[in-house]
Amino acid sequence: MAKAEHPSEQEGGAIRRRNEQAILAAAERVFARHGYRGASLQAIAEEAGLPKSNVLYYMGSKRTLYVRLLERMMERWNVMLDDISAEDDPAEVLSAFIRSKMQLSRRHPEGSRLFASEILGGAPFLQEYLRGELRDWVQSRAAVFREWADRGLMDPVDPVWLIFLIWSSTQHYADFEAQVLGITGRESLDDDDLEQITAFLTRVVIKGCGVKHPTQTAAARGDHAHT
Amino acid sequence: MAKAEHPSEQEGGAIRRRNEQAILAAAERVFARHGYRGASLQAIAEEAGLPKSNVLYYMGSKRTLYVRLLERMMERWNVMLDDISAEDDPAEVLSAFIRSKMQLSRRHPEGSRLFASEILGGAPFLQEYLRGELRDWVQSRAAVFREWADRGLMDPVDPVWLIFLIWSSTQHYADFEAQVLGITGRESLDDDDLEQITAFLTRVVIKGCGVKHPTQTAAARGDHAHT
DNA sequence: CTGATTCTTGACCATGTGGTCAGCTTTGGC
DNA sequence: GCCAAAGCTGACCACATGGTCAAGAATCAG
Repeated sequence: MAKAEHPSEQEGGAIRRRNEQAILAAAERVFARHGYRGASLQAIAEEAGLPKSNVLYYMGSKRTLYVRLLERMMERWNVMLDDISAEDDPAEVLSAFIRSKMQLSRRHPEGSRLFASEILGGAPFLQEYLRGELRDWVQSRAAVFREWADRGLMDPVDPVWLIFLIWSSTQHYADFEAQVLGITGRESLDDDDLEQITAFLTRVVIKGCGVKHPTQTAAARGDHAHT
Repeated sequence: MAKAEHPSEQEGGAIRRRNEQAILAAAERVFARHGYRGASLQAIAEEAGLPKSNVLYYMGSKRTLYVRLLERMMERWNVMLDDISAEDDPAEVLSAFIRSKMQLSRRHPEGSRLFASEILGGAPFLQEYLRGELRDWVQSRAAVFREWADRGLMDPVDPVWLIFLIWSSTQHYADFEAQVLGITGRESLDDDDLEQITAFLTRVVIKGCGVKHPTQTAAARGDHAHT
């Protein structure tokens, strides 16, 4: 019977789940390194320690494998900064924003690079997402930032450029890792480095945008933001 | 006899120069879009309007073509901010730094993306450059920044993180152009947008790092612009 | 044990890959 | 006009590519 040919859900036996995980992890690395075109199923299969046919058996095609990886990355992305309002403390929200983006870069560097590679190539698979879901996400955050500016809690900077600033400066440490390591002469960045960078970026953004602590202007209300 | 087989210098007739230019321009676009592995000589040849054999005739191999493009990009890069000293005005230098990087992104978006793609893939061709020439460049600028901090002209931020911040936030508008356009809903960014972004980044960096105008402490020189 | 379902994989295919080469045409200095 | 040098390019090569398939192996519910 024509059941689901390539489930791609988390259904399926333990074998399927294990192999799919191995393939996804391997593919993320290879796609991140060589891009969609440049990655070969052969390389992915070797990275996963499986024959090429087995990769096709589980994933159906190169295309669907790639799309699955992108979707997984979008899910990770969407967790971030999901509920903020103009009532929150701008300094805390921006700080949490920078920190969570920084941790995303740290925890999923390959996913981050995969995403970067997709955008670099003109986002052929993500046009819709960018112009839809992500755009709405940005606009709604931008509205909050604008409200803060109106209330005098921060300088009237363009919120979209600010979001791009935070994205780019944090993602840099995943996407340009090779450059960062080459220039700093390190083998890798440890948690301490990351903490330092996070602090630096937070400081520059908050000070640079003239963010004020609401307790200084409004009544001391016990509200705080969390992400 | 065995003269230079593939000159790659600017010697050679008008025909050679014209065709090489066409090939380099085409290759830059294709490599930027698909990465080294993902780009095909066939695609490059079509983009240049020449038969594949002709591309090989001029460039010798895919590898040397790619390396030539990287070298060309490095030359463009090296022009920037070449002579600064601790005696200069930090605000002016940082402002000029941001502006020139922004213009590099604007004038050579494909070259910028080519570079990004190379780094993303682990910088297989640029390891030496990163750990040598570029590292020295960064260290020498960092020394100047540190001197400024010591003189109280700016906050004691880590100069290397600051340079990365400027690189990433400016390069973003070339590398992630597809994302920027998707989210802003534009077809392209015009000079006015770029000027706005430059002003925003300059303001955030200078204010965020607590940069002081030396005219406040040193002689009063009347030059500078708006925000 | 049995039978169905899932898993595994080498052989195979059409197409695309980077690169070579021989032979042709065009160019440019004399 | 001559002719060597430069330019041009289709045919060709060995190999890699994404994908198919059929036939066998392992798993598992009954």
